[in-house]
Amino acid sequence: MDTPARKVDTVNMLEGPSAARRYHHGNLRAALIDTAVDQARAGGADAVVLRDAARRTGVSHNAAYRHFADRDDLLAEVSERGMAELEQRMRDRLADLPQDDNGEPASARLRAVGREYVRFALAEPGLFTTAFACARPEDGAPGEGPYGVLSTVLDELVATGVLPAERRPGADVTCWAAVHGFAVLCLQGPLGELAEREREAQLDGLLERLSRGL
Amino acid sequence: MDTPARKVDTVNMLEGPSAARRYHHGNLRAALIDTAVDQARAGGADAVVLRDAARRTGVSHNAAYRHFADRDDLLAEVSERGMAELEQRMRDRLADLPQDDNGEPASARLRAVGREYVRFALAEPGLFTTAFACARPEDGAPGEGPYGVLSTVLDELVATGVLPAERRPGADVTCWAAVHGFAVLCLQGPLGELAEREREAQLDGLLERLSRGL
DNA sequence: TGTCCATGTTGCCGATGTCCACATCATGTG
DNA sequence: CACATGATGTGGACATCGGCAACATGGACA
Repeated sequence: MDTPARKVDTVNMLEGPSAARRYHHGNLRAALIDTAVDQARAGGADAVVLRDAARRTGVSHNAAYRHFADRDDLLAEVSERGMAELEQRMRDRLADLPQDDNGEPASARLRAVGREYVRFALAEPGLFTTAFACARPEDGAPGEGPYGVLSTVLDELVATGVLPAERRPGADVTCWAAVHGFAVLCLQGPLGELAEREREAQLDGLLERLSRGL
Repeated sequence: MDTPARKVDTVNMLEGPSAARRYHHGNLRAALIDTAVDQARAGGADAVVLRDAARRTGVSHNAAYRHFADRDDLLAEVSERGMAELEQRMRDRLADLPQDDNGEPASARLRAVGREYVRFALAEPGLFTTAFACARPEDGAPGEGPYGVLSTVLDELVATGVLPAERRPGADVTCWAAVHGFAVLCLQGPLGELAEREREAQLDGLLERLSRGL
């Protein structure tokens, strides 16, 4: 938000404490991640450049190495942010929908979550791809992240009797794969040239087949 | 822009070792692509490095610029090779299966194609990701490539009466998205840590749900 | 034979990731 | 209250890479 108005190189000298103290404590790490997220938004993982991030943050390169082991470490942080934002959007979308006990809203919620997943991928392609391309291996928390949201909705389907309990195992992976694949193919595959209308129709078809096959 | 009548475009690399003393005719372009494909196999698109490719091919860097506009151009060539190899594997797999007129083999062929798709992605992750990450926009030939193979099999399903004709439109996108998403999630998502046995089971479940929902 | 163009080479530039030595600042201990 | 100490930021240096430019060479064709 606040642009680094003083990009003077000789800040190390005695200066007004209000200006120079800014990045000298605490917030550099967060500021660098913010900048890196912006870079990822603009151009994907390849656009996340350590030196440029430091420059834009108003700090010398190498300052980043006090907070991140290397570039991959920063990328992993961006990935976590991306995942969190995706999850939040899905949760927000769910919060807009009624959660009754009958089956109809339950499957509507599943479709809405899937649609929101794709919508996020298309709205934030750089952040989306970075989120998945640079995820840390240990970030596979079972109930967390976008996967957790999907699992919750599928559990609702079982609770409302729409989905037989014996078919619940594996349903999450199938749903996730279908929706994720559609998003990826839209971003980098031949589905990228689809007009929005056609894309929406294809997504509708996918979601319908998906629920039918669950 | 102006391509002045390339004389020796095709390769004469099977000319014997005597002709391979110098790269002064014909095969440099193909040799560079070969090396780049090896790089992609080993480490994905990021591992495709122009200078290193030229070095390994026994040629100075910048020699590559006589055959490729820039790195992205080389990458696109690698992508085409990857797509071709994926398509070939799918076709080979299909050739092993009987193509009767009754429905059972038809859906078996669909499952086999999907399994082969994932198998290739897991066996050649670098080439697979490069194939999709660096595809040229104009390479969306409708009946060609892996997509064409899938379409053919789906047409068989219609011909054998397994799939109602009115449900044929869009079925290709759904199938492709599901299988592609599964592959991608295995490669870079949380599905990567699945044991092979579990992964196979999940893929079986996905294929089953997929056919059921078609 | 001699010219011309395709192909390959060396040189160079700017940018990047990463390591190293040094400067600075806050803090706690004598 | 001075001083050592660890955390944090700075500048310099190195290797590598993508890409442009000028130069060299060798074959094809007049």
